Amino acid sequence: MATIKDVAAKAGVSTATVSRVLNGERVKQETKERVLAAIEALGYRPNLVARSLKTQKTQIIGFVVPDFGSFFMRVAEAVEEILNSYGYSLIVCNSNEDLTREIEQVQMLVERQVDGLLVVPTSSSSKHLLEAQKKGIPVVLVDRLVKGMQVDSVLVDNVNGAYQAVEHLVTMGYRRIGVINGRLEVTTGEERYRGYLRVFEDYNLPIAEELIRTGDFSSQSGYILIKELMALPHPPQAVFIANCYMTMGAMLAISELGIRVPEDLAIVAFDDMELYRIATPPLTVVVQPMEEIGKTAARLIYKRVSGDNSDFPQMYRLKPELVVRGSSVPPGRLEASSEVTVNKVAL
Amino acid sequence: MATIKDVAAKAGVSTATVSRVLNGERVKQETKERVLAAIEALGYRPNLVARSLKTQKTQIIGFVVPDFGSFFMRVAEAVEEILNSYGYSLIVCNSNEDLTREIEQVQMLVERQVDGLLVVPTSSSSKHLLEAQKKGIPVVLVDRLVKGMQVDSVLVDNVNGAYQAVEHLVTMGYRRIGVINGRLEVTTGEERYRGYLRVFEDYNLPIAEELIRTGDFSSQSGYILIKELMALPHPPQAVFIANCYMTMGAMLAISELGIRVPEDLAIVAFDDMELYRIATPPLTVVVQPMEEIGKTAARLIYKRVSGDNSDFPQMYRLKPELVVRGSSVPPGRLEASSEVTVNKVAL
DNA sequence: ATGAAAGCGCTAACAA
DNA sequence: TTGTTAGCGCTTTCAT
Repeated sequence: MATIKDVAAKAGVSTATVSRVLNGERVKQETKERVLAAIEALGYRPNLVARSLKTQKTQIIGFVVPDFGSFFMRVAEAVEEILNSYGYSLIVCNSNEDLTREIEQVQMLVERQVDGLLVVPTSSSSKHLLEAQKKGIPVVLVDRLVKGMQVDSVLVDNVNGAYQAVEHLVTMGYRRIGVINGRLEVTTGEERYRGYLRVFEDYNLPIAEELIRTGDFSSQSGYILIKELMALPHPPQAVFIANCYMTMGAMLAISELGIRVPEDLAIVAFDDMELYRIATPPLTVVVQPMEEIGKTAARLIYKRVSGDNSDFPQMYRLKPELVVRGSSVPPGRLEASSEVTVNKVAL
Repeated sequence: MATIKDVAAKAGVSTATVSRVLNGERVKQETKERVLAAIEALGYRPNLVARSLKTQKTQIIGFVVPDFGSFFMRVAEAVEEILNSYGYSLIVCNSNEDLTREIEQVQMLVERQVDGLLVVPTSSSSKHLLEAQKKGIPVVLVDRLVKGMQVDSVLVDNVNGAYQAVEHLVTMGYRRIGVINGRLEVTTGEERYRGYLRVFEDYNLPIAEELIRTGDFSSQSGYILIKELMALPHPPQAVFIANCYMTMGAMLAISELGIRVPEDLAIVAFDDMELYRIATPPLTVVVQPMEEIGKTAARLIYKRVSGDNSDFPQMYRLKPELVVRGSSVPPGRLEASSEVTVNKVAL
C-alpha cells in the first residue's frame, strides 16, 4: 500500500509537505494541487495506526455494554452518530453481564489506546476502571453507577421511574402488587426496587414479602418468576417488572398460562420496546430516553477527551416517562381496557 | 504510561528481551521472572498501536451493518465471540442502509488498517469493496450479495425460505396471498420476492398484481403497505412479509385496524423475533440461523486473514427454517387457531 | 540466551 | 512555504 513517502516522491516534495496537505495546514496552492494529484494517482490513504502512534491519540472511544440487545444498541447508535460527527470511531464490546469479561474488554481497549471509555458496569467492582482513569483515560459510566468512585456518569432516574410505575398502580386501586426485580447489586436493579418500596412507604401500605422476586434481568428469570408469583395461593393483582428482557419472558409465561391482561393481572414494565405496542393489550411502560442517554454520554466523553475537565465528576440523571397503555387499567372498569391506550404512534 | 523501555530498564535487560517475554519466545527462566516482576511493578501494558504499526497487523476486523437492530446484532454477537476467541477485536459500524455512509465506514476501517472486513452491503455498488480487496484486505459479504464481484459470502437461502413460507399458505388452501417486499435492489429483497413468485409458478396459480407491494425493509413501510393491501376492494386472505421490521409495522397497523389474525388475514413473516412468540396469535415465521451466519462469517474471515486463500470465492448458503405458529391456519378450521402452535419454547 | 539497531508510517519541531 | 530530522513503542533481524 502506498505510503506518505510514495506520495512525496511522486509529487516531488517532502513527506512533511504531504502531511501538511493531509492535515489542512497552509501550503502553497500549486504544491497542494501536485500533492493531491499524487494522492489521487496512487490511491493513497493515510495510515491511522501510524498517525495514532505519533500523535498519541487514536480518535477511538470504547463502549462496553452488557449485551447487544435493543436497549443498549439504541444507546450505542446515538453514541456512534455523535462521535462520528466529531471525527471519532466507536468500538462496542460485549461484556455479557460478566465482570471477568468486562475487565478483559476494558483492558483490551486500554491496550488499543482508546482515547476514552464508556462503560455500563456489570457490578460495583471498580478496580479496572480506576486503573484506566489513572492512565489518563477518561471514563464515563452509562446507565449504571459504581459506588465510591469519582467518575462521570449518565444515568436515568430509576427510583422515580419505578415510583411512577408503581404509584400508577396504587392510585388505580391495586394493593397486591408484585415486583420482578433485576440484579440488586447493579444500581439500576437496586434503584428500581427502591422506587417500588418507596411507594408503599409513602402511601403507608403494607408490603407482602412473598410478592417480591429478584431475577437477573434475563428473559429466563422473568419467565420463571412470573410463574412463581402466579402459582402463589394468593397471587398478585398487578406486577411491576424491572426491565425489558424479564418482561419478555414474563409475557411468554403469561400467554402460556392463559392469564388475561389486565383482567387477571395488570402489568407495568420498565423499558419500552417497539413490540410492546402490538402486544394484546399494549403494555404500560416506563420509557427510558435511550437516544438522549447516548447523546449525552457521547458529548460528555468528547468533552473529556478534548481536555475539558470542568465540573468533574459530572452526573446526569435523565428522566424516564410513564406511558400508560392497555395492560394497566383500574380494577373497577375493565371493560374500558382497550380505550386506555394513550401513546401516540411514532413509527 | 510505562513503555517497554521502562520495563527493560527496571529489569536490567534490553527491550528485545522484554518483547520476547511478551510474545512467549524462549527466554531464560530467571530473566523472564525479572521481566515479569518489572511489568507487574510498573503496571505495564503493551501498546497495541505500536505493535500494529510494526507487525502490520491490527488484529481488528471491521463489520459494517445497515442497522443496529436485533437481527444484525445477533449476528454481530456471534461474530464477536468467535473472533475474540481467536484474539481479534471487532469494530461494528452502522451504514444506516445508506451507500454513502457505507463507503465512508469502509474507508475509515481501511485507514484504521483492519485485517479483514465483514460487510452487509446496502446496494450492489462494489467499487469501495473492490478497492479494499485490491489493498489486500479480505472481504466477506454477510447476508447480502453484490453481483458481479469475486468475493466470499455467507448468505441465507432466501428464495427457498420465502418459497416455504408461501407454499405453506398455498397448501393450506389460500389463493389470494399478498406480499410485502423489501428493497428489490438488495439481494435479500429480490430473492425473497423470487421465492414468492416461484410458488405461483410451480403451482400454476395466477398472480394478482395488486397484492404485490414493495417497501424498503422499514417498519414504516410495513405499516403503510399493509394498510394499502387491506384497503383494497378485494383484500388478500393471507400475506407474506419479507422482513422483521416491516412485520413490526404491519402488526401495528393490523392491531389499529382491528383485523383479526388469522381469521381475517393469515400472516407468514421472514425473520423471527423473541416477541413474535408472545403476539396474539404467535407469528408463523421463517427463522434465519443468525448465530450460524455470524459464526460462519467469523470463521471465514479468520481463515482469510490467516492467509488461507483456498476455495476463493467461497459461498455459504445457510438454510432458514419455517416455524408454524398461530398466525397461519387452514382457512377451513379457524377454530383450531390456538392449537396450531408447534414451536418449542427455547428461552 | 541476549543485545544493538533499524524501521513500521506518520507528525512536529526546528531550520532554511 | 518547505525540508530535515527525530521519534512515537514496538518487533525483528543480525550479532554476540
